[in-house]
Amino acid sequence: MKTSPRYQKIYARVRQIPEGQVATYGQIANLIGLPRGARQVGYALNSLTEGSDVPWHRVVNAKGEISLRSEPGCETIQRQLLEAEGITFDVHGRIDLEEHRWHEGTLSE
DNA sequence: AAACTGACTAATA
DNA sequence: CTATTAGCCAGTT
Repeated sequence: MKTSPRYQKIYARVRQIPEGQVATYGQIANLIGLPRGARQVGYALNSLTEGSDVPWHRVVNAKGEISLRSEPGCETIQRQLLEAEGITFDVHGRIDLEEHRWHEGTLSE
């Protein structure tokens, strides 16, 4: 499967997300140079495979909710993974973006 | 090549 | 809060 440069850029950003933090599609898109390409971020993640080094479970939508694939149950898996990393959900099943929102300048670079 | 679809976001009403 | 519109890129038909 040929991965386009933009996809690689998306994967690179998502890989940089540390544990206990999450990023939104729009945020990732903005960082890589696609201010309105949030869709492409989700599409890129959808194209991912189990062997990828990309923590796609740390990427959520603008509401802090989990976006799922075409398959049921993925939401549960993703939520459990996030909880295991220290992410907390509210009664609506949403993440506290104010608490867990990733600041791209918190790591190297 | 054209049209359609898809893990989305933001603005407006 | 919901509904609608427009924008983005890549892959499939």
